[in-house]
Amino acid sequence: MIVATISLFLVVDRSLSLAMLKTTKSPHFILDKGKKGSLAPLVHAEIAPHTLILGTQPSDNSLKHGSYYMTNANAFWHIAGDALGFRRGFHIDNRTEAVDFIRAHIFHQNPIYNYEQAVEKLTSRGYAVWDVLIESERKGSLDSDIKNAIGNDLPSFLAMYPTINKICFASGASSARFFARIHKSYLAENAHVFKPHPDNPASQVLFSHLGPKNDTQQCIQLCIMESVSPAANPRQTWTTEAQRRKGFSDQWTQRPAAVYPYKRDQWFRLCYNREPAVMAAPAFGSLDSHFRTPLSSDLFSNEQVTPSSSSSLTPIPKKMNSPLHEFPLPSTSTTTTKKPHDENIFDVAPSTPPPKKKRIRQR
DNA sequence: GAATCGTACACAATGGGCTT
DNA sequence: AAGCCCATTGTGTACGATTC
Repeated sequence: MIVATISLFLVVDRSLSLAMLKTTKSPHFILDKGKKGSLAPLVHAEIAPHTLILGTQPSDNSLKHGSYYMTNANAFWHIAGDALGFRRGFHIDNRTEAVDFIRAHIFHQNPIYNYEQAVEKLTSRGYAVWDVLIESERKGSLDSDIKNAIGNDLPSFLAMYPTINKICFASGASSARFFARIHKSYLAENAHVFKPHPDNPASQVLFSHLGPKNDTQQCIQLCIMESVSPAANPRQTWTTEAQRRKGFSDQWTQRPAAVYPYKRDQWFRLCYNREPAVMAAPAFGSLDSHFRTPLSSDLFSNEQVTPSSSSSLTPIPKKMNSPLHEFPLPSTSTTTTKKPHDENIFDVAPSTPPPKKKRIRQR
């Protein structure tokens, strides 16, 4: 069955219509013996993709609805909408709006897109969507519960679309590790074709063995993204108390980031950086609502932050508006002002390394 | 014996349902 | 309204199994 599916995919050429490519169920959707499948890739019929966004494998919610990233609290379509100028208008379980912790930060009120419109918009801007795995045995939706994983034929996909110059792993290091493990020999044979993104420390660690033969060679950049999963909560977004318990004492303990703006910032910088709406968006850190703990002095400010974007922005509650302020860097740092979406000043190591825990294993 | 790989488990933050 | 509990999933660490 797997061989048959891969063969079927290999004969697909670029004339394949979007309607066919966005078909909700691949032949692997329904599998027996507890196996779970995957969805067909999303690629525009006429627009050559420049970026491939790779998840690990669709969650149970996504498989159930035959659509990518369908969990309501998953940030993928909200971030895509903020970057490309639309609002996610499709949800599951009778929900009609985005969950609270995302809704407060969404940029665009209109237009509201259904799933098909969102796919059309995303792929027409040159973004392709697929997963690393075509099949696995998985209890629930946890990547860590995946067993007997079988990979999609990504080498053939990349050969079919040579315009792809960037791969973004949407599920964090999890999907990237599956990619590295499953395609280990392929990556070894084509090490000079790929390189870690220069502004992506996680990728530089995992893919340190990859790189071009010389400076002029064009490579496919590999980016390990902040996972769009609602369960992924980077340390920078933990509560101040939780961070201090772990031994951190840097700027993130003083002003923990709100989850959605923090993730969106990285996606804007690494994945959607060439989009006009992204370049016009207020930089991360410029709005007090980007942080979990507002400065008390900011709560009473009447000054407004006026984004330069002409798009219809979601009004921010008065309480959350604040003047542009300098990010509170640690006292040992030199004074730095964040420029919109340039270098990542947020990847700062904790001034006090967290103590190594010695855990007693319980079986 | 050392290195690598695979697996198991604890922990993290948040939404949402249910109960009080 | 507040509190409790469960489900959601990625990450880090420990440890056994396998390979070199």
